[in-house]
Amino acid sequence: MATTPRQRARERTMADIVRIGRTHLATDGAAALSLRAIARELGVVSSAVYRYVASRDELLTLLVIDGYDELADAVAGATAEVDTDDFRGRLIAIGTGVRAWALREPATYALLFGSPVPGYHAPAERTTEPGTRVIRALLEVWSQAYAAGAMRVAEQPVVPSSLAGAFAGVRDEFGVDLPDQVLARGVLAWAALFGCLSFEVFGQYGPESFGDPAALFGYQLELLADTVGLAS
Amino acid sequence: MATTPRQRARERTMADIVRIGRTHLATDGAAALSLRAIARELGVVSSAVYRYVASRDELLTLLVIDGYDELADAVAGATAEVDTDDFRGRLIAIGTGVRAWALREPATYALLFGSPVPGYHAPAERTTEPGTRVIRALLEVWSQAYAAGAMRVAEQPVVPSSLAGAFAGVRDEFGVDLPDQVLARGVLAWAALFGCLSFEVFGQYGPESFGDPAALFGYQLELLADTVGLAS
DNA sequence: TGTACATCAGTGAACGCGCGTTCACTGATGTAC
DNA sequence: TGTACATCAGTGAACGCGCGTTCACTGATGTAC
Repeated sequence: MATTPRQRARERTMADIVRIGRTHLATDGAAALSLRAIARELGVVSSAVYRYVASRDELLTLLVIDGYDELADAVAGATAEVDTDDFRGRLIAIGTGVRAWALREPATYALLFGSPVPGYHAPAERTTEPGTRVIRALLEVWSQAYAAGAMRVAEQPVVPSSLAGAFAGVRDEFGVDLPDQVLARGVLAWAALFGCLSFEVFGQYGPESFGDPAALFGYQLELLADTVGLAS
Repeated sequence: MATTPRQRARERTMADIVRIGRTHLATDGAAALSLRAIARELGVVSSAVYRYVASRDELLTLLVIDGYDELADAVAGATAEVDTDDFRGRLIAIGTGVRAWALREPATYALLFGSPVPGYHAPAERTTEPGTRVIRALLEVWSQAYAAGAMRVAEQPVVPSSLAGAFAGVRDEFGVDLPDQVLARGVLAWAALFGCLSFEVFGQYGPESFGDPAALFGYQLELLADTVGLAS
């Protein structure tokens, strides 16, 4: 594959734009993300960035995709060292992997999991795939654990029948074979995981926070592993 | 207390400013909240709002306080009709009350529980009291349930000892007498509750969402009540 | 009850700054023959 | 290998818009005597 200097320069500039965009996200937030400011930092006149990015919204989309991919890569890296049979360990590795990334990249975390950016709508056809990689990883652990008989299936509380259709859709879309009872608990664990992280990253635990946030989060992950039914 | 027409006009204008600010929050987000736009809508020259509000940050603080108070009032209203002895019912009423308010006021919900507003720091001495009213209500239910012997205290998973100091601080600050095991599970329930709501309000469950979000949330509350140890 | 003075809501102009996006253009790089 | 043409990165000016905040001011409202 012959790449010309021009092509390589373009790729480098493109990566620079995303990188600079990320730092601006951290200092000013998504709503204040500005193509002019990026151009300035890139050392280029403001109109020049339009050679690379069609609009401000397009840049946001690039940052969203980049963020989801980086998060999912971090999660994949964190789980790689865990025994495939250690389902609980894999779940906890996913959780701590998400947390490590979120604390490293709080601004991107806020872009992905915080308040929606007013006036911006992520194009589903480009963001859904990277955006589902974490829940996909969770579902994989759960379905393998279930298949291996390492998952307790609780009958209480009863899963509302009005959710049956949605869960059938999940089984279909993600190719997993989990009963509604597990999926329903899985949805809670998923939302709760990010709830704990949002509280920590956004400072919702209060100004003093908790003395040892890593330990608190570890404890929370154990509880969530219990809730979802993973044997310890 | 003699109120002059001028005083009453001031109060009305003040309330108008907060009300208009709220609608702008909904359409443009906190980062784009603008005193000039509010002045315009108030039918007044832009500098006039400085008679009421010292700065943009001050307006944000007013909106934060107003939001916390409205949320807490909604929660108080939702729990008022539940039997004092029905601890689980009270927990569920708090949860559904928060949810109803969050869905009614998603923009204010985002201001309080979403990404922090870049460059803005809420003054703790004014926002802490209203901001802790919901967790206070939860703690009240749990401590009354515990005192009534209606709370299961689980020994597993073991609460990390590094959190003992923080939990002692909670007991002290909120005047509750709950063991660490209950407090630790309570913190998860608290964070998970808002995690579920953020996922729903911010559309994180994906474009199709779940067919019956109210039923999903009700199920999640049951799980959280179990997790925290409330008898059913 | 009437008057003098103090308070304060609102005006209008100004300062200095930022933004997204378009457009005609220059000049370097890449490609087809 | 050399030349003619096409591609494309970056320029600079412009359009039209928004913002927060300050300041000297007018005129109505409130208060003390």
